[in-house]
Amino acid sequence: MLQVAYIREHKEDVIARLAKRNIDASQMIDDVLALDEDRRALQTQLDNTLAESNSLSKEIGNLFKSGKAAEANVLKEKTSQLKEDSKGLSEALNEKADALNELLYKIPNVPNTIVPSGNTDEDNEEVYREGDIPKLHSDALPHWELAKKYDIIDFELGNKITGAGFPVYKGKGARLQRALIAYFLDKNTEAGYTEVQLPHLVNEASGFGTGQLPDKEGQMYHVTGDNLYLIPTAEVPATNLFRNDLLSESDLPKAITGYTPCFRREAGSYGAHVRGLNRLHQFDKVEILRIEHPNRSYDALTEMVEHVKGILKELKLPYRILRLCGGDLGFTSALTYDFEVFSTAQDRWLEISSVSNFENFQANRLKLRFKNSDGKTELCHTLNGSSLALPRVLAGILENYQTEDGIQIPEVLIPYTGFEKI
RNA sequence: GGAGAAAUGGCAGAGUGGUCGAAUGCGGCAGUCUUGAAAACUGUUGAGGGUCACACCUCCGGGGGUUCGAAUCCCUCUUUCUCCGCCA
Repeated sequence: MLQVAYIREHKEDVIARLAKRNIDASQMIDDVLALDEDRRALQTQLDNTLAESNSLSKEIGNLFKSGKAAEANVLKEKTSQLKEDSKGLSEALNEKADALNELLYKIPNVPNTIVPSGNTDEDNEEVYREGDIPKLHSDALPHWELAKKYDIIDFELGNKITGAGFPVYKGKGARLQRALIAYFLDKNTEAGYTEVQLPHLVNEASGFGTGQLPDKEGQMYHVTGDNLYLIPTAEVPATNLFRNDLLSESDLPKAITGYTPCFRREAGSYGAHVRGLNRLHQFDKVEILRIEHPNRSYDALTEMVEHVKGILKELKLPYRILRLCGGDLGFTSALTYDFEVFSTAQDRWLEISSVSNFENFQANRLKLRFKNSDGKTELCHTLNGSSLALPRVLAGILENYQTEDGIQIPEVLIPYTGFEKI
């Protein structure tokens, strides 16, 4: 969430930049500032009341010690009024503070100045393109047909044991999936990311920390018996690793990578867009995450983008990079680059990675801070990205690497798969 | 799952109703000494709110309660440890 102090000092700029998301935030911002003013006024009143009551208590203690019980009892009566006052004040204060927080939770991050304005994915700005789109033979198939033909992914079996959106990978399909995970993790650790294995269920506090709660509750699977949530992305447990941390400047940057399955309830649309691997309730993803000094976070974003580019280049998949427009930008992000692989057989682009700088938006809610060189406490910047999301990479490989007599395995993956062709 | 014990500052660890935001040690930072370093010595060193700055307020695992007053007493939740049971 945004910092109130920042809103106070940059009110017009905040409103102007939020307009890129096609929202008029002026009313919300005014409300925030009004609530904050009320909150501070109540805080001052409460503090004064408590201060008075504290000093009376001290006096009472001293009177009792010197045997002046009668005088002490007189003072005691005085404190009861103060007690009632402070009770009322603190209730009023909590109410204001809750209202303020609730409102702040609803305001998305302020987009970076280079974010293009716009409404839909049509308005995203293509900033880079690389790789040749292969010319496939005339009866080339989409990946869901290939999956059936070579018996490597079984969607029906998944329906039987769980439901739609939970595929079963089989034989060389399962092995290819495992190869990709290992390959991605190796690339990430080579680039300096520390590998972690994370829990796949998180508690409520973690859901709040990264902003899935309270608003996007319906997007996660909820284990009601224990009040835990299945993670929608490794971002949730990985970022919460640092919740409530106060780092020293020399601890920065932190760079971690982890593989997890991801669970998402969202229903999605229909037809080809959700066909096969395009949209699933459970899928695998390798994530990269950084905690950075505010001065360095945009350099870090560039490094992350370059890193993902390197992987796609090695896999020899045709891809493009989009700078997301305000309307398409995630709630917590200040700047996001999406990577899309071209699926030749489907004749469309498939999103396979999303790399974002959240600046201090997540860190504020997480209370993730560091001591700067002046000894002052400052919020860190957080960034994360997929490196990479498995299903669509798999779809892209199956479709783009198909030949009349089987599916070729990209060269860099052969050491991981142990076979060259499906 | 059952029985018991515990949770205090970056770490270790004292503190059982007012003099406690909290002894002491380690660590960190600054200084003295030194060609430099180490050692030794001196000083300093939690977070949040609030203020122009002070004052002041809150925080001793989380939440609630008793009391004029709570790190300290009570309730509750969570976590950790020990023992028993079960188990990949």
